[in-house]
Amino acid sequence: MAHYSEALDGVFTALADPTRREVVRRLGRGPMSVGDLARGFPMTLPSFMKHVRTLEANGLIRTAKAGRVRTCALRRERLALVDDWLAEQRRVWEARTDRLEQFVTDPEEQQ
Amino acid sequence: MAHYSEALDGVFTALADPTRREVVRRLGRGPMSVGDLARGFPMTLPSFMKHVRTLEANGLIRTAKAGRVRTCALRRERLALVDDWLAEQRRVWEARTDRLEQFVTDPEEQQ
DNA sequence: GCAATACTTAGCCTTATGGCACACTATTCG
DNA sequence: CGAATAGTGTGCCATAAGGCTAAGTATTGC
Repeated sequence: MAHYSEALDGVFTALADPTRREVVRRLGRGPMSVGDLARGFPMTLPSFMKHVRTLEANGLIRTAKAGRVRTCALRRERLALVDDWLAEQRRVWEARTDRLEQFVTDPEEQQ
Repeated sequence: MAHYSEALDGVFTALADPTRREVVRRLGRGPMSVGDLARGFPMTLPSFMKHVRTLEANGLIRTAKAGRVRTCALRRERLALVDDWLAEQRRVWEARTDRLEQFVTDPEEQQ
């Protein structure tokens, strides 16, 4: 378990949901209120808010309330964790002592 | 929901678990049998196999059985989906008509 | 061919996830 | 101040996730 990371768990979990990925996408264009963000998603506001909270809990966005409006903004630096993990992954497979890859998956086995 | 993608759902879900991320890491060094892979993880084989199946179902690895041994190999091209998503994300936020970001999260609001 | 090896299958359990309705609070607008 | 707006909080529900044990199957080594 040398490479365990709760942060990575959280980020990947947050991005595993299509609603949350779309929220991240929209916030890429700039901050937005919860209400505006929720527009277009086929779910109730309380349900939508759970996604917002999940994103916030996992550090992908930050939110702040001004008056009765809560505004959300993307935390781009958090997405870098994913980049970093991918980079390390590449490092691993580039480092391999190229044991020739004679492994094949032929259709011999389907179950 | 213009950007919905089941494939992306699957890949992120698969990577959200530390056991599965570690499996991907190990397979980065080359193919390995289920038994060898399982070594070192604090769980029973049936539980471990669920992770293997999840990774396979989501396209991150392919497996094939020869005799009584099932060998797993990484499908690197599948990880590219994550790269692509990140790239698109960057595209989005670079395209924004830089509405000045006067938004701040001050500690004014903590629930 | 019998035992050991390497999974597999099945069923069970607990917790987490994602959605809902309904009721409530806090702001802002007229 | 009273109504409309923008969230919030609570509780409920169904399904999925991740783990276990126990028992079964298929190969391989002696």
